[in-house]
Amino acid sequence: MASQVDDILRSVRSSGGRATVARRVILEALVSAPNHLTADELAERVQAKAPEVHTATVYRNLDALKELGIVYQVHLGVRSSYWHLSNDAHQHLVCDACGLVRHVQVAAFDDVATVLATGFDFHADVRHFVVVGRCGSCVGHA
Amino acid sequence: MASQVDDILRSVRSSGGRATVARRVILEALVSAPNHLTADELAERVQAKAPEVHTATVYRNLDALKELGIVYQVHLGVRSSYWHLSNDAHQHLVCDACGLVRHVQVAAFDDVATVLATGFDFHADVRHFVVVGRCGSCVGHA
DNA sequence: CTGCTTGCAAATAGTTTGCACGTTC
DNA sequence: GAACGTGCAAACTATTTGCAAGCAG
Repeated sequence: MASQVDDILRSVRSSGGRATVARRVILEALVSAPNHLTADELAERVQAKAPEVHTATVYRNLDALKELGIVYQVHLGVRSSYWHLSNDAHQHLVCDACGLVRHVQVAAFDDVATVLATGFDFHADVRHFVVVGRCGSCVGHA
Repeated sequence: MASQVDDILRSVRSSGGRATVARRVILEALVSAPNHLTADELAERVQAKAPEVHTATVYRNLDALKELGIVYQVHLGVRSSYWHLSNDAHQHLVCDACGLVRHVQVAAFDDVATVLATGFDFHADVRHFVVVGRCGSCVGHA
């Protein structure tokens, strides 16, 4: 897993970035982390190893690594939400690039809900489906 | 649509709530709103009609109306996110009640992605699928 | 009159930014 | 020695909370 960090640092360098100490510590924490963590949790782990690394640096690094496609960000959405009246159920397509939110009704989501209920004992709220991706006009760009 | 507001106020009252001026204005703004808006946007619309209604009141009302099942909240998640290395793709089941996040691999999501791509020209990022609902142990409770 | 509601101000959480200095290539 | 990255502190955004006063039922 040290080599995994090295591999990543190599590709960071090859795209014009620097292999700094802070970045290495952050990557090490990331590679040895459980399957997911928040930026704050990551900062905590980083600071256990290298107290001088500031939380802002963690955020900046996550952002840079995201640009390079090395990490990805899952929005769990504790904050900033949309509100609807309860009488119309639909799904939301959110464009990652332009922020456009589109409402759709797709039957395939019901299949997913069924699979999750029977196979995983998880009872999805169909009204809350949010799908992140790229809309047609943004799919080309970075 | 005035009657829709009255209907809602009636059901608020029948569950021990009061039909206040602020609440009526908020509901009117909500009923005549476009398909979705943020709490802030709603507060703006409310304050255009009744400037003395405070933003905190809008938040408190949305929360109360959510408890009653009159409105629902879609987390679009601009803030508070989880970070992963890019090399494992999976979906996230988030329990609305206990906050538990579970990782799964469900083929049915690929079907959804295909439908969205062909039918809606929307290119979903399969790694970012987040499904909100109730896990098995929370599905009974309010 | 009882207690749900409100307005206000202040607190919070998570994240971002400006700036000057330090490091890496 | 340029460009990139960092530490620090301060700003920001969306939201929540404590409290005293205000209305609804």
